[in-house]
Amino acid sequence: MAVKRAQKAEASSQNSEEAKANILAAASELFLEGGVKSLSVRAIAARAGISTIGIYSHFQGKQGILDALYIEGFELVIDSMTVADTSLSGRDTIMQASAQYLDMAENHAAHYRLIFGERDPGFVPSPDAEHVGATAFTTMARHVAALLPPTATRKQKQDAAVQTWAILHGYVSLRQHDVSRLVDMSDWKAQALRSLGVLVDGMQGTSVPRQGVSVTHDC
Amino acid sequence: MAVKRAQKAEASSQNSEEAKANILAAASELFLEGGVKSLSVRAIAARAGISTIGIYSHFQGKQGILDALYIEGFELVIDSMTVADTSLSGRDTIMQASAQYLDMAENHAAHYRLIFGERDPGFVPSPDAEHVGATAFTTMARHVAALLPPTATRKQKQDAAVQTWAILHGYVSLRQHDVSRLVDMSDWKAQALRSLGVLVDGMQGTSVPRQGVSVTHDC
DNA sequence: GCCAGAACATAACACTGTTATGTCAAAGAT
DNA sequence: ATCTTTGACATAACAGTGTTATGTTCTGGC
Repeated sequence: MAVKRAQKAEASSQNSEEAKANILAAASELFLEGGVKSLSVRAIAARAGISTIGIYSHFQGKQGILDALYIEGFELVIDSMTVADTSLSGRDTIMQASAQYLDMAENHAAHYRLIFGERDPGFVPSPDAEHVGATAFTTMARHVAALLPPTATRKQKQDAAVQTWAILHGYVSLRQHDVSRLVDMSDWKAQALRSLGVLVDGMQGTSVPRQGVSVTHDC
Repeated sequence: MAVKRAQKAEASSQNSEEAKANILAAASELFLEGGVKSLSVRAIAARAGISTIGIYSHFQGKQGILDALYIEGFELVIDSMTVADTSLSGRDTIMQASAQYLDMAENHAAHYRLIFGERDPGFVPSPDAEHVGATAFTTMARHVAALLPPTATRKQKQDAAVQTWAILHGYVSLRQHDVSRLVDMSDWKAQALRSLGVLVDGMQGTSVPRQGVSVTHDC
């Protein structure tokens, strides 16, 4: 019988969805103000103007809140990687998407840390959240695949995408770490893009890089 | 007067140091078993066979415990980056140190996550802990600096060190993330070293890389 | 009208880090 | 030798956390 009610639930879901959006907005605010450590169930409920139990009625407790913010963060990632200008070359498309990625990481540091770094101990993303993460990776992989020759295998394309993401995320993560205060990283985004350029050019070079350690230039 | 007592404190420090080591061992065990989320003051005290207040007598509460583990982690990093064989070339030295770094990240995933990722919300490393982190970076910077021409500026050497660490850490961090389950990253360490090789060769190339986006091979 | 079911509130439970209070032994000062 | 201080230790408490059991209100379908 609960199945039949589900359709009715949608009818009265204007209020419910509104409440959910309300809670999520309150959680987002608190999250941006002070990170995960100031994200308490009671604080969210208080700011949303409801009782603590409301978090458990509309979400599955704190896990649900974190999950929603996790998805929010990955949607920011996806947005940052879509480039409108279709007239660009494959290489310039990647560079443009990467520049936007770095800007996003800088402007939404809290969300970035939530999905990649400082996360509540014991939090595991839900299947839905992981799906959004997969979409983000697919977007990246599509950009990179357009750069490789059509003869490239699926694994080669994936490896190239991982390589691209690794250098970008490496710079972002290092930048957010304490050690970054030791050195001058004021131009870190330009540095990251320069490093990415070197790697991208390496991808487009000899189709299959050799396994060995010593890679000598054939100049 | 408390200053005079400090010397006596060392005389009776056999017990005190012993207790500190005991507590730290218990904390390390719990940490390796279940990460930061199973690191509670009471659990540590129980395993060390003392009362909870002991954590506050010998350390400064949980912050002190996390700090000690943080330092422990960075000492693992430093150890991993020292290479004994001095007969290697500059390039091979970096590759060797990096391989050891990746192995360390794999074998001590918990410590790595503590210093670079999943850390307790609100935890800030102490000055001592940051000093150890700085030492780790210096070690890396020294390896990379040996590779550049002596005419390289201090900033160029630092940038090269950051670049090296970014690609290594990028792969490690991506590997530890949930999205890594989407793709085959079984050979991630070889991939990381290959990417690093490309970047290192780029460093040794034309002394000052151009700012522009398009880097054409002069072959 | 009636009643299932959702939303809500109050209060409690079990846990967390931290600290106030008190006890006890050891070491320096008189 | 006695007094005093200092540190380690234990018990208990406090304020906070996520979560849930219980009770209440309200709405929508029969």
